[in-house]
Amino acid sequence: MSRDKLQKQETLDCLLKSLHKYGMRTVLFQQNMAQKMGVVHTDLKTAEILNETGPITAGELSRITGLSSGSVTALIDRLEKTGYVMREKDEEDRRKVVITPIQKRQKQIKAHFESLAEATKEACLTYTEEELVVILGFVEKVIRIMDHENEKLMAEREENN
Amino acid sequence: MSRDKLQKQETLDCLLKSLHKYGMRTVLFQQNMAQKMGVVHTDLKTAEILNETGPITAGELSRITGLSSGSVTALIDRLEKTGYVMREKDEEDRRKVVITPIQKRQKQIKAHFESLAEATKEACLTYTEEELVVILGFVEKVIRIMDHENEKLMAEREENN
DNA sequence: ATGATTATCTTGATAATCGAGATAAAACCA
DNA sequence: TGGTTTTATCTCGATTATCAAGATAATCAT
Repeated sequence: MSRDKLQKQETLDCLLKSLHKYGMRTVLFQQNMAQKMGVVHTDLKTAEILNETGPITAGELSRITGLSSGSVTALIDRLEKTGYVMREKDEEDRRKVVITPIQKRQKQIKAHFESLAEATKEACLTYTEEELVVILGFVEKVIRIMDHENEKLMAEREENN
Repeated sequence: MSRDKLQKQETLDCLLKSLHKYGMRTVLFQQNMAQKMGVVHTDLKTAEILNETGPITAGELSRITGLSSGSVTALIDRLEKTGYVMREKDEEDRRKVVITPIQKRQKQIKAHFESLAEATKEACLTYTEEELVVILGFVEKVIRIMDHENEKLMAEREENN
């Protein structure tokens, strides 16, 4: 391999390791944040999912979180009691229960992430717009990869049932 | 604000949102992976922590994971029984218990992340070395930010005890 | 030395999760 | 249409991760 290629290879290895480290910190952060908010890890995770997906059914939530249907029922009970979500019967298919996130609470959650967001924004200021575009493109790429990997894992899980 | 600045601002907002989305997927991935490996979320998280820190005491583990000392005892019991770690008395301070990860198991864990690592590596090939360096620098920067935020959250937690 | 502190473990209680069965709505189909 | 099957959620009893408080044992400080 040429010297340049070797160099690139090394950068790449380093990047993979760093992404892994970043992932671990993200998991810890989420755990810490849930604790600070006085909810279980699962509940914050669910609120975050709903924040991105918008209203979804209990079944979809079960698939995404990997929880049993019984656990999802309990989970929704908790979130409903604490005002994070609303249960609604799906008018199209009345077996289904649609879980709708409640805006007010979503904003409260977002507020908890403000410090992290600010610090990150601050760090971005040192970059040129071109660099930011490269970084953004990369993040979007790894998001798609993650989606694919998660999809695979969810499918595997369903096979074993 | 100038037109260029506006553009940059927009990219930045987009990046922040994407990072948040990436974070959620990371949490889900870790959860899915733990399930696939047949361990609880906490156990995989702990193994990952140990993989990065190397041997640490039960107390440090308690601080990092946010678990009570009792839970950490149970956690280590589980990990020891399944061969992920070893308990050793610290020779310097014999109250302490040092938790040492077991290499063989760590490799098995790493193997589970192989698919993700490969896909990510693949995605990186489209970038020049210069771009990779920029991305790597960014990831390292957000790692430091995460460390700082986590440190803050852990400190807060300790105050309330 | 002795009292205070620190690190981990033990124990009983709580609550999140599971798994299997119940219920009810929708889809299928003869 | 009526009856069977499938699907979506819920219920309930059992399991287990977690907590909180107290026990134990080693270290530190005076």
